[in-house]
Amino acid sequence: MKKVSLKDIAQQAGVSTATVSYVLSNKKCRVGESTKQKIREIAKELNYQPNQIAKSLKSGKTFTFGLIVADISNPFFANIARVIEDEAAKHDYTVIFGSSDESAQKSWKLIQFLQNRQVDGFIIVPTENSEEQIEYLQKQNIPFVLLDRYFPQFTTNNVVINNYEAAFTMVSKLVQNHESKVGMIAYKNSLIHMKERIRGFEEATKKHHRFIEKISFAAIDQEIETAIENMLENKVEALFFATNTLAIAGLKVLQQKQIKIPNQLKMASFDESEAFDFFYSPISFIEQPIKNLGETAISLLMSEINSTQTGKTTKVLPAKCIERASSK
Amino acid sequence: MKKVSLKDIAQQAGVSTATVSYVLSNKKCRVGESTKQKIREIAKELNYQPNQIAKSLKSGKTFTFGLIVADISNPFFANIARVIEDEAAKHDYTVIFGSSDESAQKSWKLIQFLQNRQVDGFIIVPTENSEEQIEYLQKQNIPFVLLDRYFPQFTTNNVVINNYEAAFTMVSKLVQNHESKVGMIAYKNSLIHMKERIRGFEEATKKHHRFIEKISFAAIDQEIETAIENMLENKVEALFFATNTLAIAGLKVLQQKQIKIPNQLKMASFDESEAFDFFYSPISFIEQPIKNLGETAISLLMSEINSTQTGKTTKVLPAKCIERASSK
DNA sequence: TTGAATTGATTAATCGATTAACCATATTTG
DNA sequence: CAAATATGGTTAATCGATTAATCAATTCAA
Repeated sequence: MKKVSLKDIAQQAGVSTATVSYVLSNKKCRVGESTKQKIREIAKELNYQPNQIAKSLKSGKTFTFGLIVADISNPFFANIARVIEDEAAKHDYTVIFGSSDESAQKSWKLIQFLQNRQVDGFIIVPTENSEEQIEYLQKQNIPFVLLDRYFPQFTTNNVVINNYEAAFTMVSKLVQNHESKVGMIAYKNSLIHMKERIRGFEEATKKHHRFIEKISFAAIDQEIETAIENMLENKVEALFFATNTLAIAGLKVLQQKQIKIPNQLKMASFDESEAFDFFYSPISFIEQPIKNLGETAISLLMSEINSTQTGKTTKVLPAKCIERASSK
Repeated sequence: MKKVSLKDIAQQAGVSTATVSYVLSNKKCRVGESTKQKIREIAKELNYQPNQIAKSLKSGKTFTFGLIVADISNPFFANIARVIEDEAAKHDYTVIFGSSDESAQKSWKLIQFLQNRQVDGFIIVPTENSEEQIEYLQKQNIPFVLLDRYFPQFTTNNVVINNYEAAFTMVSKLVQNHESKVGMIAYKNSLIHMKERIRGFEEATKKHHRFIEKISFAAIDQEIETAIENMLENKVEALFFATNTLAIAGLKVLQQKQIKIPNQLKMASFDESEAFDFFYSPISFIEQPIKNLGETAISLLMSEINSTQTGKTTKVLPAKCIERASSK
C-alpha cells in the first residue's frame, strides 16, 4: 500500500493540492468552511501523514540533529544520548547518532554523512586532531555545540564541566593523609578535558612523588596492566583514574592481583559507574551533571539555530565529588 | 555559504544538470571524455556533496533505519545500538533511535515520527500492547524486525534468545543443593520474553516452594524494596532476577539490609552488568549474545529490504550461563 | 548520395509539499 | 450601474537530483 499524499486527498476532494496544503497547515487563507471540513475528513480517513522528506527539501530544514559521541555503548555517553533525545523531542527534533571511537577519521566521515542528510545542527564530542572539522563547520555556517571537550583556540559553543577543579578537589581529598607516592592513570590524549584533569591532579599533589601513566584508547586492556604494575612497583599509595572506563579496567587488574582497597591502595575515579557502588569498598568518584549537560547542549543549539543568540557561549557546569570508602 | 548543487556545477561547466548528474553517478551514458573530466574537476573543486534529501524524495529510499529500544541508557540496549550502528554503516545505512520507556504510546509516536521521515525499515523492541503497531507496519508493508521480544500470534521477522532454556538452566543450577524455598523477581509484563523466563524458572523449581514478585517498569525503586522484603519474610534461599536492571536495584536493597550472598541468599540474574563483576561474590548471570543479536537483526532487515527473502524468519540465538560465586 | 547508425548532450517530467501570484465569481459601494 | 472589494479557489514555480525521451550533428554504409 503506497503512502497517501496531498494529491490523493486533492483528488478525492475535487480540489487542487494547493488548497489541501493550505487547509492542513492551517494557514490564514481564503478557503470555504465546507471545503475545509471535507478536506480534513478525507485526510483523517486516509490517515494522511505528510512526507517530511518533501517538506525538508522545500524548507531546507530537517528538524534533525546529528549527535557524535565517542562510543554510544559507554554508559556516560548513552546517558547523555538519552537526555539529548528527550530534550530534542521537546522541540520536535529527531536525533541521529554516531560513535567516533575517538578517531578523527570516523568523526569526519560521520559529519559528512550527516551533513548530506541535511541535519540542522550538530552536538559533537570532538576527537583529537579534529580541528579542521570544526573549522569546516564554522565555514559552512552549520550550527553546532561541542560537548565534554573543546578547542580553546576556536570560538565555539561549548558545554563542559570544570575538569580542573573537580580533579583537584577529589585528588586533594585522596591524599589528605599525606601519602607520599600518588599515581594517576589517564588517556594518551591531548584534548583539554584530559589535560585539565591531569593539571588538577598535579596541582593537588605538588609535594608528592607523582607517577602518571597514559593509556591509548584503542588498547586499554593491554596497556592498563603494565600501567598498574608500574604503579605497584613504585609503591604508589593512592591512585586516581581519569575516566570510568579506565577505572573499571584498572580495578579488574587490581582485583586479579588481590590488592586490597583502600588498605593497600586508596583510589578514586572520574565519572560514575554502577560497578562503583557494588565494589566491596565503594569507589569514590566525580559525578558529572549528565542531565544538565544534555539539556544545556540542546538549549544552546536551539538558540543557535533560531539565531536568538549572537556570538558563542561556553557553559562550564559544576561536577560533584562523591567520597566513599575507597579513598579513605 | 550555501551548499553546492548540481546546478552550480552545471553552470560553471556550461552544460545541463542532467549531464552533470550522469557523469557524477557514473551511469553508462554518452558523454564526451573531455566534458566528463571538466565536470569531475569542478565538482572536486567546489567540494560537491549530493543532497540526500533530494535523492530520497526522488528514489523513495532514505538509507536510514529506525531503531526503537526500551531505553538507550540501559547498557544492554546501548550495546545493541552500538552493534546495530556499526552493522548498518557497513551497508551505508544510518540509524535513528528512540526510547519507548516500555510505553506503547511512546512507541507509537516514534513509529509515526520515523515513518514520516521515510525510514526504510525498523528494528523494534516491542512494548506491551503494541500489537496494533505491528499490524500497522505489516499493512503498510514496511520492512521491520522485532528484537528481544515478539508476538507469537503474528508472523514477523524476529531475533530473540531462548529465554526459557536459559532461565531453566540457570535456575536449575541455582537450586541444585535442594533449596526448598526459591524466589524470582520479574517485571509485570505479559510479553513473551518475560513469560518464557518465568516459565523456565517454574519448570526448574517444580518441587520447590516458589515465590514470584512482579515489578512494574515505571516504579522499580519503590516496588523492589517491598518485593525483596517479602522474599526475606518467606525465608527464600535462592533468588533469580529476570533482568539486570532488577538485579541491580535488588542488590542495592539486599546490600542495605546486609544480607550476605551467597551465604544467606544465593542469587543469579538474566543479562549482564559491569557491576556483577565487582560484587564481593561475583554475580552469576545469563550472557546474551549481543553482537550476534545486532548483526542478525540487521542482516534480516537487509534481506527484507532487498526482498531477497520471501516469508518471515525467526532467529533464536543461544544465551550462555555464567556461573560464579553468588549462586554456589 | 541518401538513409541509417552513432555520438554527445539537452528537455522536461517526476518525487511531495509549499506559496506567491493570479483568476474567476459574487457582493458591495458610491 | 459601473467600479471596487471580497470570497474561494487555481496555476505554476520551487527545492535538488534522476532519467526516459528527444534532438542535433556527425559518421558510416549501401
